[in-house]
Amino acid sequence: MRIRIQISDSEQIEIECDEGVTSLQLLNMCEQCTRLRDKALVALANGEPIDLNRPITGDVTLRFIGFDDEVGRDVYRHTTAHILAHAVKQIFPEAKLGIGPPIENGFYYDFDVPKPFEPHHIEMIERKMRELIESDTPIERIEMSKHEARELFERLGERYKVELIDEMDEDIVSVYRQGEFVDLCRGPHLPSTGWVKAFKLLHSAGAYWRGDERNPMLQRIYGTSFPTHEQLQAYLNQLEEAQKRDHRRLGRELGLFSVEEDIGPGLVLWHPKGAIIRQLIEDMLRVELVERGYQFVYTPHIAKVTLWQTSGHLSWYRENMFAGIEIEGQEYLVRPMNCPFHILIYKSATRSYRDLPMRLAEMGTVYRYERSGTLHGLMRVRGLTQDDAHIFCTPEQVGDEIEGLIELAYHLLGRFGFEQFEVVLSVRDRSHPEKYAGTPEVWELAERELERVLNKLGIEHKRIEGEANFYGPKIDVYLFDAIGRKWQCSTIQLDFNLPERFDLTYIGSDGRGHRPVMIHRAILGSMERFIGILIEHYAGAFPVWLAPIQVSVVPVADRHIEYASSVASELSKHGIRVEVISRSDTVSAKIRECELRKVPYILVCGDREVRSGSVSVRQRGRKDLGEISVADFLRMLIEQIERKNL
RNA sequence: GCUGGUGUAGCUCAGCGGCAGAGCGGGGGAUUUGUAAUCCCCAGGUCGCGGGUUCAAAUCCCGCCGCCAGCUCCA
Repeated sequence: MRIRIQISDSEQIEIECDEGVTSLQLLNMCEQCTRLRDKALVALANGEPIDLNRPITGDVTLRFIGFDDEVGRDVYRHTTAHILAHAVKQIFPEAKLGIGPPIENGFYYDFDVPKPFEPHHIEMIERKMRELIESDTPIERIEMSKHEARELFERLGERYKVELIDEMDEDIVSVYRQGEFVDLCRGPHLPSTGWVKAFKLLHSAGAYWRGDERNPMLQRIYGTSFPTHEQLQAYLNQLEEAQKRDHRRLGRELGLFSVEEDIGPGLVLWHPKGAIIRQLIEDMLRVELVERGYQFVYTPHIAKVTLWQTSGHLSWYRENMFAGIEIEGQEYLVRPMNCPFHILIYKSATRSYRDLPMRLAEMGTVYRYERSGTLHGLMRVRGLTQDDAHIFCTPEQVGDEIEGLIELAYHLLGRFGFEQFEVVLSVRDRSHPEKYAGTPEVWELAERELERVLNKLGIEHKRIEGEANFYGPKIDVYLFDAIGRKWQCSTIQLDFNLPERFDLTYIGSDGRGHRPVMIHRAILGSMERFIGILIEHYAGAFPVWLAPIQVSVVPVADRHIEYASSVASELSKHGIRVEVISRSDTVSAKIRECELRKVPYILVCGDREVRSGSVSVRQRGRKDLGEISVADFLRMLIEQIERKNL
């Protein structure tokens, strides 16, 4: 039997060996593999991941995968999840196993237990896991017929596993065993429990079996694992860092916004400092959009029930709408979307092809009933303002419009320092044409155009079949923040349904009526979520153009307050948001306060500065940058603000 | 919405059947300070809301509301 081993991208070796040899043995046998040996967690046999201790039965090309690869990480954590389940079964033999997959930064395992886990249980389980790891129990793959596996798990009383087996198509299934613990599992796994070097259980919470709330609730334990304690610690530190950036905490500390019990969950109060940030962003947006041919409109927040019947929202969005209000025998509903209003503006006159594309924009405040458990600070609310717009255009114009929109999204998000994106194109499920509004021809054209534009712009994207809205395909843009977390942001959605329902037309060059295509789009998404993301992205330290207070002037002693005030009023005359810290305290204390409030510039004024008409500049998070004249500082500051420097 | 946790001063939290506390923040005073906390004094509470148990409830029980984590969903 001949085995080729890919040592690196450019280096390959071939060895002749007996059937039944394992990848692990090969690693130990050949000298060239020394470098691979330390990091290998799993082998890829002709691209298929297999256990290192699984016997190889035919000619094959092997690659070895470590923790630096997603596949390797998944195997490592999947095995940790099995160790978790093993420990839980030892402590709670009556626990029934759910599923236990690896996830983005760790793993979880679901258990059906009579009582939810408590913190001291989690510690007990961790201790037991450590024992299992120390025992270095071999992990063994066993293949058996579906029937045998069913009997095995039936006997063990593992009803969830039996349910999974019953739904499998394969005749042969695999089971992994470590000591007395067995689990239905596709694998692969590490060769033995001792391979797991550093892990931590993070928390537990309820989760429905298969994510369906009609099913019983299982108890899920989350954890993570790494090859070294240092890596684990680094990850834990990162979690802590994320917590420090929590926009709910920073929003309160910096006085940006609040959500009050007396008003209602998910309804945001923008305090003066948060409102300034929002206003500056909206102002920028207005300028950019007007430059690109958008026209701003204002529309009401409620409309008669009949409008929502015509738009169809009543039949497909009702569960997200607030209950109606009755006025003079007419029922009005609070709007969950702005589109019908913009449509009626479009419809208010006969439109010619010369009017298209028509781009109507609005900072549109909408209200959506979101289930209470889903609300989260600014990220998920019930009252939100979208940077919404609706573009009415001919089918032929769709491509150009989409191109403009994607460029706009990259441009605008880039101004806030977002550079890494993930783009998802959602198209229809071709096997169920009856689920969709609009003709197959117009879908075909639109999907082709979206794909073409993305390729033209060289934008890497995922294409997901069947994820389109019933009314049209869409492009969603996700962004990654400063610490690598992914957020949904821009959405660009084609709509073939509403133009139909509202019977929208334009007069073409042929003098006849035609149906326009409508594009719904939001670039920042909603002001609430976007600013929530920004708070976390900047960790509350907004760039100077957005900072609610741009400059704090710190007098060294009380006798310098007058000079400090004159500096402040000079800056203020030029539109700078400035404050004087006039309370009598040490310079250090005053500086500390400014730093905690994340003010970008601190100007210290004492005898020296008064004498020379200057200020000593301290930039946020850095030390003293030295003395500079007020005029020079102002010039530099204004330039930074105008350029919207980050 | 569901499961679990949780709710005490503006914030972070202690108190867990027997007089409502601390630190920070706030106000006042002293100090006059040179780059992340000067000192002293003071005010601040329907212990989330409603009901119950008890001689006595922040504390125990029940219901409701909010918040947190997760499931589900999404701008």
